[in-house]
Amino acid sequence: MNRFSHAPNSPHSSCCGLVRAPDGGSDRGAASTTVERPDQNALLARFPWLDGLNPPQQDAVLTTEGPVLMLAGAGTGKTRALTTRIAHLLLTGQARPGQILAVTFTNKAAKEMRERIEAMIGHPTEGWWVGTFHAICTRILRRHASAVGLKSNFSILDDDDQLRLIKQIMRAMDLDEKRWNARATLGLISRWKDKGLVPSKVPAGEVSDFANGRLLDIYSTYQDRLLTLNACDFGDLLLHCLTLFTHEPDILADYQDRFAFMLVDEYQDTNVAQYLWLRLLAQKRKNICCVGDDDQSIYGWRGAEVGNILRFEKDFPGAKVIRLEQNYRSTSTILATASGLIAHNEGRLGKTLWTQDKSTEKVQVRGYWDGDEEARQIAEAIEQYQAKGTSLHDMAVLVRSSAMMRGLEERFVTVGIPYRVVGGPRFYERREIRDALAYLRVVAQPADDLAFERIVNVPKRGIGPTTVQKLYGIQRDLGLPLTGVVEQVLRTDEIGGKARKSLQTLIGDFDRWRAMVASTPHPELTEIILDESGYTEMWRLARSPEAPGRLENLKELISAMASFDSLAAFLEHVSLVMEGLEDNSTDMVSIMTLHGAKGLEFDLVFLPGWEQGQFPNQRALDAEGQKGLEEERRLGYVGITRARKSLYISYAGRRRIHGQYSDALPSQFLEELPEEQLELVSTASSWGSNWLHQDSNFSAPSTGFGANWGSSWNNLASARPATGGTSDRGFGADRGFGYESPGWKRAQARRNHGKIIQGSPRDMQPAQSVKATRNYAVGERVFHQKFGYGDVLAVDKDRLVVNFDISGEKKIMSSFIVPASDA
DNA sequence: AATCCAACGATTTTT
DNA sequence: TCGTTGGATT
Repeated sequence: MNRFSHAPNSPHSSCCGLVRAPDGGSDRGAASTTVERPDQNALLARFPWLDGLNPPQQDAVLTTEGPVLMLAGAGTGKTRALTTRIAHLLLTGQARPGQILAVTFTNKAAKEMRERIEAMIGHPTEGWWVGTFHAICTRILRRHASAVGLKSNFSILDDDDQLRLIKQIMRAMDLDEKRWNARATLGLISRWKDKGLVPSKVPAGEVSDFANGRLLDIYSTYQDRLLTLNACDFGDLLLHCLTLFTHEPDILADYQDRFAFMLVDEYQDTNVAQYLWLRLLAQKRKNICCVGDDDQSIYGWRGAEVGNILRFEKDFPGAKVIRLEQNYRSTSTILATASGLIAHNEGRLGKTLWTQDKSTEKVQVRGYWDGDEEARQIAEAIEQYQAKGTSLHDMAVLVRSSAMMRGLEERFVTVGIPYRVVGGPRFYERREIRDALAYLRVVAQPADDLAFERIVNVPKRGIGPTTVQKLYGIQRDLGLPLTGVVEQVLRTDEIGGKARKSLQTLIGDFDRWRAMVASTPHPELTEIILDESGYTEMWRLARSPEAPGRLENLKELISAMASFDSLAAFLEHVSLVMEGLEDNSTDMVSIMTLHGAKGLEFDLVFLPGWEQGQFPNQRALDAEGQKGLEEERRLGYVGITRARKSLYISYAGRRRIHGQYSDALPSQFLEELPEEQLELVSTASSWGSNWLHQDSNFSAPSTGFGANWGSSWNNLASARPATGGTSDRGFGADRGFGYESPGWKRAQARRNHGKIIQGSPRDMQPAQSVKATRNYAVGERVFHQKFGYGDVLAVDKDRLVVNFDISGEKKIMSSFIVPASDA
């Protein structure tokens, strides 16, 4: 039996595989298009911006009237089509800028779209309706806030605030916090919001026994609280907009007329609320162009409805469906591998991706003894590709879950490969930033109790939970925001002692700061607030190793504010654009989740961790069954199609997940890949030699294994060498075997890449297995788990200054390092 | 009110 | 393995 023989022989496998260019060797330019479009030259003369677009792309640009669904496979130039379409509308005079609504999901996509339009028309796009769903909804809501019970300066809550609010509500309802997880509660409420369901519209059938059947209670209390706080969560931005549109037909009509042409990116990721929003707005003119790829729908768990894209033609009768199928990104091998995998999904709209590339480089599939070995070999391959001239910037390691990043990071640090964790802890999510923002929020919006509560005792002012509880108690009677409650309370003697005094000072401070808003530039004001509140001082006195970094971040925050017109504008930016500033100054490998990789592309991509349970993820399967499996498969499809030239997929038979080793079988997805595109290599046979140039093929008939991957794995496992395999623990274990990169090479790699191995707060973990600290001497060679090797520059009791080879000078507690000889 | 420790739970996370 | 959290302790 062929090991691939049990792959479903669905109709898709014939229609969705890789097909060669129908027009032979012709370029995407004139040759092929003149055949189908005799008037091509005339067309280009009239609309020169169509030059270089293939026929379907041109179609997508020229079909400006009526609903259009652009099915754009990975790497088929959809953004180009989309932006050209906008330019076309403007340049032909069919639309004025204010009449075009272009929605994306990410700020990044919105930014890219803006930049490309600007480049095409040579005009800034300021004030245009180009942005994320949330940004556009915010803009609309600020104008009509009172219609939904908000004031136009409403706050937008982050995840943290939402969770604290939910916890408060659940506590007030006496629900067992252990039994009913607040995060899960928030998740369920968010799903309702995703579906466009306000509390009064939640169908009876949706009420489960979750939270003793009181989920809906929590939801409506939560919504009431948000209104009192004059705040929205992300879901509300859409939800309130929907309410506005349905309750105020005049306002809706106004926007319907205004948005004569609508464009939607990543349509497969829209949730029901977004769908309803779009449908309301498009109802009148029906000039809506949705772009998407059902095969790249990977956010179902967040409420995205693939159904929206599958149903488009029903929702918009007479819709024209345009397929972009020529891929300009990947090699034919990579494309065929991706097509082979995704063909196992059912209910697809179906696309036949093709490319003119005729590469011979196969997709490399590797089986490893364990995750450590996998990380080692990936690091080694990266070094080899780098030596051959690929820049780190063009490489990425894409994992299913962040838990799998650690091993890779550790390895990269040890060998000195600069890397960047994309989508890690974000700038605005750092504690000190959130604290600072909370101060600003209270200044900007006095009703923002969540912000107030966050900083009322930060720095410590002697206003503990007891006092805060008391305030909440009084609030129930007064129905005022907390700041108002405090003002009232200070007139009585309900709260005394230190707390009273502190509250008095704090309230006075806030009054003073608020009075300064109009007259003081907001960066300066922020500095004053952080100073006078004692916040800066708190970190200056803190002895934790990360304190200096936090002060740095605060400085960065203040300097980032300068580019905004007002405090309000800055706060809005922060809540809607949570991303920090990307540092592109250093050449680094990207490590990220598969989800985070959507929309990106790299020459060289590694996809580790293809093990059953990891990927497809067991929880996804448990929760969603077949549907979950298909979404996981799409995730694999997304991962594979990120690669331009080279792709390495690997699995490990043993992996440490949460400190615990567990055994795993290769992912079922591996069996689903088209065998002829792959080169399978087992570790065992390549031991001690250069794995990159090995071509031993585990499934080769001559080996006698090959019935299926399961048995391949069994053989691999039993064929492991007696030495080595199990002894690779921790750093430096590579010296004896396997890893043979000479020391000088590593040192050179460090020098070349200068400073940055980008770190996150979790960098600062004490070295494992060395709990006891010892004294160090100046000049001593030491090792830090994240920063690698370095020399001690100065010693002050247990605080050291170390000059690290890779990341330069750092102040560090001695408990975080070990002597180099022990590493 | 602050601090210390054991127990627990841990996909994915555009906005 | 590691961060968070709640209870106990000072």
